[in-house]
Amino acid sequence: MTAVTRTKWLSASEMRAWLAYITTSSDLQRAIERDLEPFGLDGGDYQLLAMLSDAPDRRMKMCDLADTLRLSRSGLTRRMEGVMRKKLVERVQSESDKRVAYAVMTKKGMNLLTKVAPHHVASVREKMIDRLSDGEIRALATAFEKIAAGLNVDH
Amino acid sequence: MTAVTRTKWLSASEMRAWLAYITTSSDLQRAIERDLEPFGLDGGDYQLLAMLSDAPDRRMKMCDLADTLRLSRSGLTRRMEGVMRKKLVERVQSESDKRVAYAVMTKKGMNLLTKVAPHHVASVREKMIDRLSDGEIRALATAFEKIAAGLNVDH
DNA sequence: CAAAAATAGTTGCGAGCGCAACTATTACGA
DNA sequence: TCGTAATAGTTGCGCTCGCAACTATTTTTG
Repeated sequence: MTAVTRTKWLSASEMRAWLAYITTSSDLQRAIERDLEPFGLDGGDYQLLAMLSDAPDRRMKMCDLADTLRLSRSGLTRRMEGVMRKKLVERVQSESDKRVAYAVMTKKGMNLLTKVAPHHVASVREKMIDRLSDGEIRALATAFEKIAAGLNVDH
Repeated sequence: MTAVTRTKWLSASEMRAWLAYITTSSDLQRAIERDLEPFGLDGGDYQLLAMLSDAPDRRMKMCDLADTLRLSRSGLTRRMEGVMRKKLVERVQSESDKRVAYAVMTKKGMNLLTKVAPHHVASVREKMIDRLSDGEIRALATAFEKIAAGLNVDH
């Protein structure tokens, strides 16, 4: 962005896309999170469990987990309190580097995720994916990949 | 969603779209809000001012404002405290219906929005719009309009 | 190798927001 | 018309989360 910003307003088409995106994305997120509530999980818990389930040995360094979840270190500490209280995840101190701790998904956590995931996928389909054409899905993927590339979320 | 959910997983293409969307949208929102901070506004303040600036007489009933901003009543009450402290918005009691209060943008609020809006638009362009082709922008608009139609955000 | 810097994680604090409960006012139904 | 229901808004409370400050460990560097 230049020092003196020469304003180039959004065209009608651009405005339509921006407004549709900005208003709908928050509604969509709420709707999908609401479908998780019956299982005693919120969106943050689910994301955490999903990340761990994909990781080798179902464990991740707190540090890396915070980055992928877009949480601050302290934010992850607090969220871990919640899932640990529910016995879905354990905290394990590293032997090699005594600074680091691992978040490790428990059997109970894995069982819960296995139970919830199909409902979550169904929810994502119902609210979003199944409403879009193949072309729209491809366009969405490339569009957000381009946007992500431009954001260079540091490191 | 049926009672017994028959899981139909996401295809590779669908998963790509979903992941790109879900990870990027949160980064995008943060990036755009960060560009507002130098002006002493956060995303919520900007949205509030933008809605008021579009309304007749730059005023809206608290109630309607809360709905369009996707805030609870109490959430709006608290957010109003902030923008009122900054003298950007005033709270005006209605004469005809003594239950309702209007949020009215002040001259100062209007001046600030006029100053900030070009930077915000530039930010939205830089982070999102200008990175997309015309086709992608059209696809995004129709895609999110379809999604919104399926969410029927009650009221 | 000692001192400085980087890294991992936790804690205190404050901001934002939703829910439930409450007050005040208006609309409605018998 | 009176009583009930609906509507508008605020307040108390709790949750999530980021920032700044802090501790505890490496890692780097002169």
